[in-house]
Amino acid sequence: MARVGLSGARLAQAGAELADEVGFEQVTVSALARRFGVQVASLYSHVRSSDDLKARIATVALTELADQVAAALAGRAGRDALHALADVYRDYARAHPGRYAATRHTAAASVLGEQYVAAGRRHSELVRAVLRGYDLGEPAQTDAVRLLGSTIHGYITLELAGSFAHSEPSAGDSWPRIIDALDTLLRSWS
Amino acid sequence: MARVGLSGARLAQAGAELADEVGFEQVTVSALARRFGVQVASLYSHVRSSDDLKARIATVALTELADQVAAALAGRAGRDALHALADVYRDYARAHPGRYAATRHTAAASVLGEQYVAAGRRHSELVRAVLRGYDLGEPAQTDAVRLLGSTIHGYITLELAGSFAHSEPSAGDSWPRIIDALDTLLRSWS
DNA sequence: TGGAATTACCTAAAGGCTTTAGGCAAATCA
DNA sequence: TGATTTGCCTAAAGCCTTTAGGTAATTCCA
Repeated sequence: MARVGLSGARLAQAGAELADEVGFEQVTVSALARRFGVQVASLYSHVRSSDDLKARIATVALTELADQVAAALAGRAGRDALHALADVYRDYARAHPGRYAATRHTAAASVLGEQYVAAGRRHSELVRAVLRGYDLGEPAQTDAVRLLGSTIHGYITLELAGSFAHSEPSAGDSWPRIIDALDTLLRSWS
Repeated sequence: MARVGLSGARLAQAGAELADEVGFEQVTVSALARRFGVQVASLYSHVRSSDDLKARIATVALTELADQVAAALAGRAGRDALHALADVYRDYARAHPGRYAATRHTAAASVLGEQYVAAGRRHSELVRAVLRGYDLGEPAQTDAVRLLGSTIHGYITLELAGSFAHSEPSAGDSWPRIIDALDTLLRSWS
């Protein structure tokens, strides 16, 4: 019986690819086993449960996305940084819809590891770093974090769901104008 | 064999209630049959498939929500209308998380009926009605529809997921300030 | 009003996903 | 090279979906 070389990390990685192909919700332990040409039960040595697998995929995605945000933000500030931040999220979601969906997968905290929490914290910090380019005290800064997160995530979700598909202007045209509007808003936040 | 009085409409209604109790993703034909004290197969006379059931629940929720928005908007304009619109969405999502999730459930267009499409159109029109209180041409108005939809939906999603739970200020305090910020933004949209 | 037609719900069964238990063989290590 | 660990396997139970075909309750209407 040839060994394929399964491991928690490889399963999470392959699971992320599978999610992009068939959708995060359609990722199953069975489908992943099929992809490795292996019996389903074999995966349970590396993954505690289906939820555990999904949590691992979420962690892979959230971490990868934080890396990309950090890279895009290097050397930028103000409006420039805001656009870079927003674009990374949107581009990532379009390139990797399954992984993006995974990042928004809220599982029972029990299966979410510390890596997941750490990646989540990195995202918060990166958004706050962008906001340093604007002059906000508290609680305005927290409000602004929530506004940015909501608008960016909301737009991406609706666009991915096809809500903007059948009308003019294209989703890609509205996007920079909306981010610019947020920039203006942050600049004059009372 | 006593008849329980099943029908497509009753199943959709009961399914909506079930969704609020256990979460939209956890709604299954089996669970619904159990709730009616009836064999699973019996439901398939009234509902084409599990996806069909979910689409019906989505339609119930989307329609109900449009009714509430329309009622709340009556006699209001400008900032007042914007807050009313936003609050109805948020309050509905908090009161009926399962139904709200259902409204965001994008199924294969094949199972989504015309009622669903009609309810979706009503929502668009209601948002545009609110925007009539601001002075926007095209494409600014469409951008604004997308901005409002994204921010409101994004905020609700993140709040429901618990993203705002463990920090100050409370999610309920940020909300009106964010909506006010959007009002300011719309007023001065370039 | 009583028989015919319709309709509501049932049993049976096949196929898929999850998860646990226990086993053999391949890799690793002394 | 023998002992141990570990990777993958078979088997099986439980739950969900969906289809096929049957029986009984209701409705229709002559």
